[in-house]
Amino acid sequence: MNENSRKAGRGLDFPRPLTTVDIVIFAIRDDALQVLLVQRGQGEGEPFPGAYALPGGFVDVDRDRDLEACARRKLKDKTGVVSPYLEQLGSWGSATRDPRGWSATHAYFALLPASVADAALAPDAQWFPLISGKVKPKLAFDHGEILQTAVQRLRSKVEYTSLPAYLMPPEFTLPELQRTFEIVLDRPLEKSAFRTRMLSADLIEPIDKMRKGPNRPAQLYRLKPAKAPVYFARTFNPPE
Amino acid sequence: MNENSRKAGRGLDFPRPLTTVDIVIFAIRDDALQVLLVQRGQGEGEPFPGAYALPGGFVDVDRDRDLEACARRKLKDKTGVVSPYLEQLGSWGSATRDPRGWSATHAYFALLPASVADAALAPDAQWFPLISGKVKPKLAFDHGEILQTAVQRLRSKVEYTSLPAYLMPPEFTLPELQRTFEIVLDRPLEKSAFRTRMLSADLIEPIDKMRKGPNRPAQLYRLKPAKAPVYFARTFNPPE
DNA sequence: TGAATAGTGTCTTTCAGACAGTATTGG
DNA sequence: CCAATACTGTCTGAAAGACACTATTCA
Repeated sequence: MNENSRKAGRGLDFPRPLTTVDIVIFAIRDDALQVLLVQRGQGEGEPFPGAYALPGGFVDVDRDRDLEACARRKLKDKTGVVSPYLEQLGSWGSATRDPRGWSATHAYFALLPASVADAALAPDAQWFPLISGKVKPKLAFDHGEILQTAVQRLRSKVEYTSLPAYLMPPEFTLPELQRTFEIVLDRPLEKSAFRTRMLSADLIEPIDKMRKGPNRPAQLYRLKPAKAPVYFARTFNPPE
Repeated sequence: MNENSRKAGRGLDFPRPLTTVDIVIFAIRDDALQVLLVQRGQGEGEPFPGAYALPGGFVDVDRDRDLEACARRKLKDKTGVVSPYLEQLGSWGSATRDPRGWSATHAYFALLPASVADAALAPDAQWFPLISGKVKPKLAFDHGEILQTAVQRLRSKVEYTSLPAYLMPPEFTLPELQRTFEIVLDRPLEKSAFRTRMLSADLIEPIDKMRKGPNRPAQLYRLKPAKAPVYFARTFNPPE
């Protein structure tokens, strides 16, 4: 008799790990990639009191239909944003990551347009810029590791997808889009190759409007409606 | 007071989801991509009795230090294999995927070299070929969906990484490696481009041995020791 | 007019695609 | 020698890299 049938045999009354969902929420603010963190409470029995952590918390089996709904609920609680780009990042579970016992978290990452990043922020939430892939405060639990993974994932996907488009406001110019790519990748990109790639990707469309400035105005674009991220056949710079 | 501090306030005595780990185990057998399935028991209270499912089961908070250890334990139970390529695939959790209650599974996928795929198979485990990304029996739970995701992930990573190398026996020829890529991608690849890519990837090295046959012998290669998968700057065929 | 940024064109490089051609074995 | 498969070479094309050049605004 194997382990599972043994467990089934005595019903389901064996210990269960704690189940949580955490979200790494990115946005471009002040010309930098930033991530949203919340400060943990100081109450009795709270692990890592006062420390910063990724937004998240326990799955509520009565309110959450599934993991993604749980992630969206927490995202809305903290930011007011209803439907940004949301992707599952992975899961982290071990006996030791939470002092309260064996726990597993399902981590998501979200990309917010700059325009909505500050609209309805929860009072305990705060943006932190990423300096060379890290954030200043030491994070609670294994959230530092989760954040690292999220940054890596974002960076590597940006090499060959159009993900940063989801960080843009509804209307943007090509140079602005390029700047967003450069902020995420933390390296400069070649202008003409960038333009060629974006325009041939069938991802954005020009609108009948220009961005005025102290110099030549720039064509404004918008994301084509309901566009899934585009996958390019090559990365940007053959990473050495 | 938000939901989490409320929960913390009354301790940890709120209902917890069931937590499981499932593994999609791939190997090349009979010139096809195959996946390992187990038949579920018929005992009292067993969901999906007799149906085929991915190998997996509940996390055992006493035996499993973390999720990956749990996956490795189950992998070893079913195949005897100790350290194949193992990667996290994602997690699936909802109120309805398991009739026993709210449950979340952490899914992994593993690549087994053909040489060990049959060595120490559990009696309830069985290989099934993938026909255009699907397997014949209807799977228990949401395992059909998980399998689909695993096949997609494997295919898309094969476009720009060296993953199929982990499906090879210790010694193999370049044509054999190419055949493995072709089986996974389900399309033919160009010989010279394939060879150039593999040889310039610093991934494999020739050994002082040839594969004899009824025709010109082929150089045998082996994986360079402790090689992480290689990422290529381009995909194989610009996916139209 | 000049500064500044938007946008284009041109040349080079890299590497996959196509495919022909050579190499080396057994029968 | 022939069949069969291993392996190499050569040409082409697509897209990126580098970078110069033109365009359009405001001051």
